[in-house]
Amino acid sequence: MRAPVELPHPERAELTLGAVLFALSDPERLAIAQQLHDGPLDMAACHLSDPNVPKSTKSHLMKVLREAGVIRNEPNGRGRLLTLRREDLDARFPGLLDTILDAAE
Amino acid sequence: MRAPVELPHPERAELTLGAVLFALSDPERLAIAQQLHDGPLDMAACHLSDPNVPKSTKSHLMKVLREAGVIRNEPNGRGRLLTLRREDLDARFPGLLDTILDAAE
DNA sequence: CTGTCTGTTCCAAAAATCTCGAACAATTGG
DNA sequence: CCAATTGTTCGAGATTTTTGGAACAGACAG
Repeated sequence: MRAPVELPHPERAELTLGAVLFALSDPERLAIAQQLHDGPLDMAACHLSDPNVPKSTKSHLMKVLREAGVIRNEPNGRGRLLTLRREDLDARFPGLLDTILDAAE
Repeated sequence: MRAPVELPHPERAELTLGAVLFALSDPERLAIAQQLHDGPLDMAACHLSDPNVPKSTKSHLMKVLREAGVIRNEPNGRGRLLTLRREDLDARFPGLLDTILDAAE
């Protein structure tokens, strides 16, 4: 009973600015958010700058983003589908996501 | 030769998004930025949520903001004048500061 | 010059975060 | 059912960040 298929996600109202800023303050995590900007992605298709970081590390990066409410991480076949929580973020912190992603180019 | 009057500040071109987001991801530091939004403030006039944190801790919070390029910290009489680096931040990361401060209300 | 006030630096301890191997769970294919 | 694939969780060690006391330095008043 260790790897639940459904992972916990904070609700829109629970999102905090601090957690979002912290999650995106890491270059690797910011790059993940950038990749998801164009649409959902399978985790396997979401690449890190360093291709040989262990999967446990990659999973942890996703966990920080998920717990901050930046991304949604849902089961998808034998893998996982990652989605940017654009609508929730826009509703809670208007313009923030776009501004950050723009600043990151 | 321990407490130089002039502290080092990163130049505009050296500002990084990650450092700025990290600096502002802390509630206490974000609150400091908010106070400076209305104009420069003497350090003594810049209050923390907890009024009895040691001055060394307060100084460290300022250091993180200064090294990220969020604030300028200049000698002013026997104290220090804190200024939000609004123009530099706007030039480097258009809209970012306003969006974050708005999101923080 | 002396004492006071303000705030930085140094240092070490505490706390949080990151990293990654190993074990585990769920899905899919044969 | 069995094996391969994908990705999460756990645990321990490494690294970073935070915290606060003590020492220090500049500015100012008397």
